[in-house]
Amino acid sequence: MLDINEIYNLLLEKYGYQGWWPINSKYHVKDYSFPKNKQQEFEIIIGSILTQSTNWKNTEKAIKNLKSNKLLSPKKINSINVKKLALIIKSSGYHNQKAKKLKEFTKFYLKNNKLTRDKLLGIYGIGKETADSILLYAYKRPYFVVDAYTKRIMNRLGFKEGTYDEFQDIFMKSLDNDYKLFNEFHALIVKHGKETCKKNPICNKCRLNKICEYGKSNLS
DNA sequence: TACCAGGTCCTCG
DNA sequence: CGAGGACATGGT
Repeated sequence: MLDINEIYNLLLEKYGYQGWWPINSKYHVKDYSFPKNKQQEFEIIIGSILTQSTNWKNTEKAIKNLKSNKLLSPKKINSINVKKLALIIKSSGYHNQKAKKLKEFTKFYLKNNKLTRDKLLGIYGIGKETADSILLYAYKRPYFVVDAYTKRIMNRLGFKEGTYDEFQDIFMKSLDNDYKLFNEFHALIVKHGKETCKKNPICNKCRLNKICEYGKSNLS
């Protein structure tokens, strides 16, 4: 049986601390105090929606564009025309849908102080991964985020469970209930998925290859 | 040129 | 339920 904590330790050794979530285009290594205010909290939430199935660079452009148009605030997004909003976030891809998602979230955000997971999941455009990203990175709540990289990496390691909930359970039952750990671990998984455990993985450079089902059979 | 990126919704069987 | 398609830009 693979040890989830060992996976974390190996990834941390290889890649170091990641400093998620990026705010103002900057990472904050080993500083888990973000967000420090409502403005940063809102930026993380908007980013978590805009980055759905989209690379961070494109998301970042959209966020910068929102800022330069002075629109990165709940009231502004709530009042702007959805088509204008779509043009401003165009770089993030799926911009028509995402504009609608931003407005739906914002409408909810303006009249709700407590954002529970169930309430988030009831909002158009927010599924499990986005809800957990918001809870973890904007609210420092220990919900483990499962994304496409997580599923791919776990599958290769030998965990064949398939659903979001099943993967999340594996992490949350194995790890200390610590938002800082969840924050760093998820960021490391993304890093690993991008750089090493890619669609065409580079197993001979992988820190996990000795404990990986796929890696062991894929080394020359 | 073709493929992919820190998903979610909708429809259909 | 679960699979399959729609949604879309920018980088390699």
